[in-house]
Amino acid sequence: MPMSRRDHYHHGDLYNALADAATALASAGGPDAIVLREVARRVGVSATAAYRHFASHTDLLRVVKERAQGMLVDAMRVALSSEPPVPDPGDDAERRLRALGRAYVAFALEHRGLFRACFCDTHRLDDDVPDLGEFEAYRMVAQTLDELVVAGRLSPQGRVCGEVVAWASVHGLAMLLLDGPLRALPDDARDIAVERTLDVIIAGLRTT
Amino acid sequence: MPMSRRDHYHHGDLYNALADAATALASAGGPDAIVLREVARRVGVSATAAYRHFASHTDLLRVVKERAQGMLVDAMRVALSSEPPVPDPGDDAERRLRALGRAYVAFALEHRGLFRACFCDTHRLDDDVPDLGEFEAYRMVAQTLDELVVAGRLSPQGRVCGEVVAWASVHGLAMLLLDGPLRALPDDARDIAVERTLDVIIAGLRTT
DNA sequence: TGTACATCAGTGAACGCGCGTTCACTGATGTAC
DNA sequence: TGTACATCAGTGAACGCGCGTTCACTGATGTAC
Repeated sequence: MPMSRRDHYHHGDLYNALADAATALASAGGPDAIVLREVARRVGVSATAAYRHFASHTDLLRVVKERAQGMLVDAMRVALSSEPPVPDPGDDAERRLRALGRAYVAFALEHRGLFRACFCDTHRLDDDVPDLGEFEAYRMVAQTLDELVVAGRLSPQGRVCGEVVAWASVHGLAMLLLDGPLRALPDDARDIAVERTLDVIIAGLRTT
Repeated sequence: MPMSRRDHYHHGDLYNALADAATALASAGGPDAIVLREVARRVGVSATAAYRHFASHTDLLRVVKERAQGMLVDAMRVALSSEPPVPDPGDDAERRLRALGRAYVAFALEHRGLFRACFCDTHRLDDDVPDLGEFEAYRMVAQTLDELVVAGRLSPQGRVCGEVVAWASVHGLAMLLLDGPLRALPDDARDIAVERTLDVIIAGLRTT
């Protein structure tokens, strides 16, 4: 239903209304579905109004990307605490590493558009060097690996590049399942592939 | 230089000329850079002429995708035979598995646009279910894993989903390095990450 | 060997499309006195 | 408390852009007789 004129003149929180609408579009159709004019249309505002709050289309995209990354991290956090902890610190760290990996792939499959948005290209200027520290997902994995070392489950040399290896595995799995050649894999095979990947990574890190 | 009219009337091999130009565009700018009108322009032919040889833009894209996949496979094949074989069959299978993984990531980094084209979306019709058998890269990995089993390096249960796990790892690594958050990783750290990934995967498959 | 003619591979103009962005503007809001 | 006025947050028309695709066409080619 169209809003009355009164309702959207001095909207109050147009910034968030636009960001929400853009996020909804991305959720449904991926980052390419974020069309500035359509976002404005959905909020019931002229396209021009968006320029009061976002410098450009790319700027809006960046905001959605950050939100999407936040949601991925939230999903991972929830996964961490949705299973009961295990007494042994080593077992628990391992349990959490697996939970993180599972949550990552699950998020990708359940929120395809948002997952793609997490990794969409927003660096129009090449000075936009990614800061890994801002990738909270990365930090969560790193921390869990550190705990595995502390618990004696992982040797310091086994720890080397652990974040990258672990991340790459689940990320690749997600990509192949999402859009790639594995997209037709039946659900059960998919689950097996995820568990198997986690098994292999953990065992591999431990024995090298 | 513009061709004379004579040269391109009844061109002779316009199909391949267009496919070549489209591949060049993809090579430089990824699959999104394949613009039908630009392809025709480059060949010196009207845009309409392309419709004699390709049903649509998507059709052209599909052809480029297949070519790109072929080039990836070629690069992997070259990698297989560019190192001397090792006497022990187990050692040799392992050596080849590593060569495949390295070549995969190297191709992604050296031919960014073509690598992206390998995985671009061409299934306008949803009946386009990917046939893994057609992914020659997948078959090559599968075969090498089989040889590891034959050589006694890998137990049958360790073999389960091996292709998927191995593929996902190098694919994810390639994606993260290419466009993703690891794109700023220095060259040497990159090489270490690749070797470490291969180490972990092989050790992990072997011990599970 | 010459010729009539079907077929084939091109042409160029035009279509509709929807985008991101800019412009000059106007009506609402908040603040200083 | 009332009022003048600067500022702020919107509007709507317009711009240029380049795309994929369709249309009716024409000139070159090859073939049957």
